[in-house]
Amino acid sequence: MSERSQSPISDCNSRPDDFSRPDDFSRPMYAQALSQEAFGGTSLQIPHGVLQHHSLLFNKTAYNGLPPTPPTFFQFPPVGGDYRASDLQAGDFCQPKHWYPIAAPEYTGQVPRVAVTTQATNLSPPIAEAREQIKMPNIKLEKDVNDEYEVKMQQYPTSSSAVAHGVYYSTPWNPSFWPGLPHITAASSNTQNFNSIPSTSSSTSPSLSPSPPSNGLPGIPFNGSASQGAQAPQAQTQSNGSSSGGCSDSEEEENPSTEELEQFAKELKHTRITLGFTQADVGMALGNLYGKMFSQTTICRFEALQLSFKNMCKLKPLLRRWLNEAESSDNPQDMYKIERVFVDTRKRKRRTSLEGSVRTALESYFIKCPKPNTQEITHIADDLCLERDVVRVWFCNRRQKGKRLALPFDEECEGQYYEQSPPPPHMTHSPLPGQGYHLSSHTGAPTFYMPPLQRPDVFKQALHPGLVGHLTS
DNA sequence: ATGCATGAGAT
DNA sequence: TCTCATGCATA
Repeated sequence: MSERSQSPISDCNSRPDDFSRPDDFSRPMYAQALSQEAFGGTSLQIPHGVLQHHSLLFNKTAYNGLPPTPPTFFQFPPVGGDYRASDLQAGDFCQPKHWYPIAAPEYTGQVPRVAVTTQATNLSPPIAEAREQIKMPNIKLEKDVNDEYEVKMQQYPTSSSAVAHGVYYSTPWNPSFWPGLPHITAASSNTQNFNSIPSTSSSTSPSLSPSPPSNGLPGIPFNGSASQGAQAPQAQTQSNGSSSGGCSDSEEEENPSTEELEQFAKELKHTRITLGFTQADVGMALGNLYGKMFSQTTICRFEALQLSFKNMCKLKPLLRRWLNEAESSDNPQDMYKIERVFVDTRKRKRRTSLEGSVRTALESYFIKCPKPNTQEITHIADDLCLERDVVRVWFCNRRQKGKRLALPFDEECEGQYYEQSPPPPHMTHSPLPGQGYHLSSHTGAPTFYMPPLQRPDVFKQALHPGLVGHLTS
């Protein structure tokens, strides 16, 4: 909201939305950190070993459990601080790091933001075979042949070159697969973004063709902007339950429990692996089957329960359908007969690689203030010699990550979680509570949702790699 | 598997 | 300007 003041120092500590703010910890510390030379003008070595993992941020007890932090803890050396001195990127950090939308000299010859999803590599056996048969196109990226941020690719001979804002369905939909599909009836509930999938269409209906835009899926945006914003509004919820074609029902509930999600995620992963599909395959299959493709990242996160509960609920029906299909189909690889080539010509900023000590520094700032305002961000950016936007994005992602990992199932509880929920006993030593999914079976305390991921194996994956050993050893 | 980035929609 | 869903790029 706009409750933030503009004071770079006091503000942060008084913001009600500072979900991770430990009342008795961050305020003084942050104020201190901020007040001292505006984010540090004195020397200090970021105590790598001292900083606990950021996951601790969501653990109030952990906060309190932090040893009295030296006043200089969050200060950063103006020059020569260890993280800079030892950082090869140090110089880089202190230089303006702008990115150039179009063929900027600095980027000439560098990897353009071109996403050609062909899955040509990393193909699982069955898919690989299938693709073998359909002849993969030769796709060339700009970076291979040009210095410009342009994309040149050889399309399928048959392609209609339906490029809609980055999305390109290279081949016509192969309807042969549909007959085998269970009825995609009333899309399961939570397919908010897919409610337009002709739930009533028969599986053989041409309209089902998930082929490119304007092909029977009016509501499905084919523009590659994967951003959900472009997708159909969340007007789903209409049909739930039973409808998910061929699937069992309870699983398609509008609001599957965390247990169900977890179970499903496991099932998905297991089956996927058993059938020899990669996460990327699944993501692509969804596109082929239902008109909305997902990346390996998303599938991965789904399996790892690293998406928001809401998002999990949204994706589950689709994945359920894929799963059912993959399991029942005689030729599951048919699902991959369609190649979707995604070409995004938008320019993407070169990914910043923050050096470890810088991340540590950011973490420390985050502990103090998860939501720095503009001025604070500027201070931090200046202090760390980072672009403001990099810092801003980092905080955005950090908060998002925090929610992913610690938040309960939905927004209703986040405030409670961050600001009021006392951590359960076990949290005092467990930085991350996993994805924070609500486990109906033991949600005695509505303000804190311990995920069903307390098992070491699952729990570990939610932890920062560097902490796993520490916590499990 | 995950860090950084994008963009739509909300605030 | 934030949140959220999502994905490219990379470790």
